[in-house]
Amino acid sequence: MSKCGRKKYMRTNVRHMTMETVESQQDRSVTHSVAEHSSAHMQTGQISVPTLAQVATIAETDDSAESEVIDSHKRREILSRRPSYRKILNELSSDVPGIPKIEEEKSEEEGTPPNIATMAVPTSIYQTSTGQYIAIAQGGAIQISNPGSDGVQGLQALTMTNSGAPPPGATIVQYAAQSADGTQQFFVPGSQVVVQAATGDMPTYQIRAPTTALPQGVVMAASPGSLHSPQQLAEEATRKRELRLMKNREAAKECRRRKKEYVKCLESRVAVLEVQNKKLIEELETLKDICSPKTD
DNA sequence: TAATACATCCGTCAATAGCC
DNA sequence: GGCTATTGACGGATGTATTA
Repeated sequence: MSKCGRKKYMRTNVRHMTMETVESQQDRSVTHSVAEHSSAHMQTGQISVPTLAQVATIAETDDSAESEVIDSHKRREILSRRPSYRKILNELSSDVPGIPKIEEEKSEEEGTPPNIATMAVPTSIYQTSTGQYIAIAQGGAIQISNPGSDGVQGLQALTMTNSGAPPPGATIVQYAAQSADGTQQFFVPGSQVVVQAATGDMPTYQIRAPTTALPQGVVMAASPGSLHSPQQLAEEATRKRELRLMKNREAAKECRRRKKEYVKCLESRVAVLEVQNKKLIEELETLKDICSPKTD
């Protein structure tokens, strides 16, 4: 059995005990309850946060208590959805100063997708089969970003050259790649289709007319309104799906980032409240000592 | 040292919230 | 009501720690 296959087998068996599931349980029951708990008990200064082990115990207890035949719908009813982390955190921050708010719109460091956050109003964003993003702004400006790089470092501006003898109806675009021989060509006959050509180490992209035969693994974009044939409709559906997946991929990343931030804020809040609680207890003890009648 | 257990990240799907 | 954003759930991939 291969390593991968073995892991697959194990995953299915230990699924409910992994950290991710604990995290999920924490999302649904504990983290949620911490949020409610902290806001409900903040006035008293008492707060308790279950450990991960406790969370796992809670999850196990719940599983054993409930019948195994609980279907997903019923579970979803029980685990009703709560507002977004942003909303919860902002509500918390409005109650207590010192808790940072999650920004509605991310500044330069966070955008969706991150590497093309600073580009000038792209009309279309595509992702190639290698994961790179290609954005076509109004006017035909093209920008490419590599998913692995941070911020805008992966952003590479293209410059129109119109040099040589381009194919009929096409404009050759070039951009200066990192390596000396990394020049890539882009054919832009109206920004209809972006094609990643089959290559070796260095990927190439083409933007072709929608009627051009496309190689495999192409993320294509056809202008809406000009779709008639079933093939074009299928291609449009594929394109929409790719776009939806890309957006959801970025949304999931952003959601996880917010979730981490949310949990961090709750943890820091717990720490602050614990210190406050300790101080209050000490103060109470001091007052007791002062006020208690002395016995000689 | 291989096998196993655990932790973490990621992509995707689906349900739901919320806006227009 | 339709559309988009958000997020829980699931499973795969991979890295690290532990154990026999």
